[in-house]
Amino acid sequence: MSSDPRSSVSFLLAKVGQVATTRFTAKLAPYGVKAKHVGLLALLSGGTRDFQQELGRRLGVAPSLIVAMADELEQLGAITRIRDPDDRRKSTLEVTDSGRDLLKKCTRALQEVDDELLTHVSQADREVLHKILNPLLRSAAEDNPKEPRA
Amino acid sequence: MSSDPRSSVSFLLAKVGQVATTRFTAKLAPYGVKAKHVGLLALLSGGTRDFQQELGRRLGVAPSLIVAMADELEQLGAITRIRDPDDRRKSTLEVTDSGRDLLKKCTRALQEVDDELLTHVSQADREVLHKILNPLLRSAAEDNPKEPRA
DNA sequence: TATTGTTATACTCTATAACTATA
DNA sequence: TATAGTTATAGAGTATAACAATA
Repeated sequence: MSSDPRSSVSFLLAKVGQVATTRFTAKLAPYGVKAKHVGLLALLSGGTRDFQQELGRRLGVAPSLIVAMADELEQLGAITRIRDPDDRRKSTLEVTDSGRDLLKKCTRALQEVDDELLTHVSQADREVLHKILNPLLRSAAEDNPKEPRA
Repeated sequence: MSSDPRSSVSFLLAKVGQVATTRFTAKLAPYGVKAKHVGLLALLSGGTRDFQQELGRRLGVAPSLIVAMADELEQLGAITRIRDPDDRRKSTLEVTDSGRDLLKKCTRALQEVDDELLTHVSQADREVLHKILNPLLRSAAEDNPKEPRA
């Protein structure tokens, strides 16, 4: 029935999203990272030279969280902080070889989560999901600058 | 590229889910409730006679959270606690007229969120989303009893 | 002794605000 | 004085564990 709030698509999306989060948090645990770290690592791996403040803006999180994530990734040897010689207040984050390796492992782990979560979803439907959700996320980010735009 | 973890469907679902949550948390705020309250209210509104422990199991949350939600809904006048005369340890939660009215308002609010979030998604695609996500949530709950099954 | 609801406590997550170092 | 990164603090959210009433 359409009068049930639980039939709202966004309600459904929220619940499914929570399940997905729980699943890949568990799957990533052996590597000592959470989803947010993978998001940052993937962004950095694209060759970004943004400094930390800008990274925060792009990921839609507070600068202090970037610091925390960078600390953790640095401790894992996945990144190194590099001070800008021209302005020593700024620093960029560089992915190490070990970090690239970690990223690959996490990527495989996430693909496993996809396979497990979407067991009963056909390949065609997975592509449809992708085609719908990706632009949805982008348009949502445009509406509200606080949402991640990277 | 398929080697980007951010292209994982579950990664995408998690992010979209977070956006959806943020959106309708804001939309529901004027009514003094959050999404979880609406979920409980909708479940109760279906005529459930389950006592609190069982509600917790069905929603996949701790009993103490049921207590907190019941407290809040009771304060809003949306439900009343009814002690089971046969076993006074147990109690069921009954939706009041005011609660039914609140539920209707929340349902409308969620439909508004759908419309806003899915502005650029065609009606056909919305139905596809629904058809994919609903069974996905059910099968996920079967896999893992800790996930909501109601 | 076992179970229901409840309360107390602790933990996770993340943002805001205060601080430091550079500019 | 202003800005980047950092650290300290606080708030939301929820689970676990202790507790009281009832069985």
